[in-house]
Amino acid sequence: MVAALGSHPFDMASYNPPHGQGSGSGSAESGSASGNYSIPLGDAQPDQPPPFDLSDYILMEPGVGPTNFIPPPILMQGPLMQGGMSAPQMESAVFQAAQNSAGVNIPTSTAAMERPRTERIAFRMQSEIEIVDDGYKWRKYGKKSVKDSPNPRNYYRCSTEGCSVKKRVERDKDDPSYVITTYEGVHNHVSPTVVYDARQDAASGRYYVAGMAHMPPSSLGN
DNA sequence: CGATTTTGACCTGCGC
DNA sequence: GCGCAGGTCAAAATCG
Repeated sequence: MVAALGSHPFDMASYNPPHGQGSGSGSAESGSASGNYSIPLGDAQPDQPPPFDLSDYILMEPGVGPTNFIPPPILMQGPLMQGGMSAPQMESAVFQAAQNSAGVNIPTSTAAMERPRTERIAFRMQSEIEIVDDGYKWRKYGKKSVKDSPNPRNYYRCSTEGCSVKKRVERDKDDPSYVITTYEGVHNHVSPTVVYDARQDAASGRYYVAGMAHMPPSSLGN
C-alpha cells in the first residue's frame, strides 16, 4: 500500500513492498510478497494483527516538498490507500484509517493483543537528504545497521519535553535515492515552527492544525 | 556551556 | 535455552 505523490499530488502509484525475506522478524506476513496490497481501507483482518510495516508508506516524489513536508498529525496502522485518490480523498482516508486503527482492529494472537498498540505511519520519499523539516524538533538517540539493508537506520525522538513521539529514518535498500521515514506516536503539542491555525473542536475534542485533525493529548495512550 | 550527535553496550522479543 | 535482530541507553565527543 503506497500513496505516491507524483505529478499530481496524492495520486497513488503501485508499489511492490520490499518485504523482508523471512528473517524471522515476523513482519512479512502481510499480503503477498509480490503484488499490491488490496486490503480495503478500514477492513481490518480479524485474525491478524494490524499488518503495518514499512511497506505501508506514502511515496513522495521529487518536488513535492520533502524539505518542507509536514506529516499528518494523525498516525495510523495498517494498509491505507490504493490507487487513484485525490487529495481530499487521501486526507479523508488518512483520518478514517486513524479512526479505524483506534478502535476496529482486533488482533487475536496473544503477542499482538498484549503488545500496546502504537500508532505509526511511514513515508517513502525520494530525497537527497535524510532529515526533512517536518516542523518538529528531533533529537537523535540511536543508529543501527539493519539486516538485509546496507544502510543504517537512525532513531529520533521529539525533543519537546513530554512528547514521546519517535521516528526512524533509513534509506530504501532497493533504491537508496528513497528515504523511508517512520513516525511512531502522536505529538501532544503543535509544531513549534509551523502553526498556521490550531483550534480544538468542542464536540470531538480533536485539535485541528492547518486543517488536519489532531487527537487531543488526553486521548493519547502513551 | 547547553544541546545534539556518536557509538558501543545493553535490553528485549522472537524463532529455532 | 540460545542466538539473532531490532530498539534503547548513556557516556563521551562535537557543535553552535
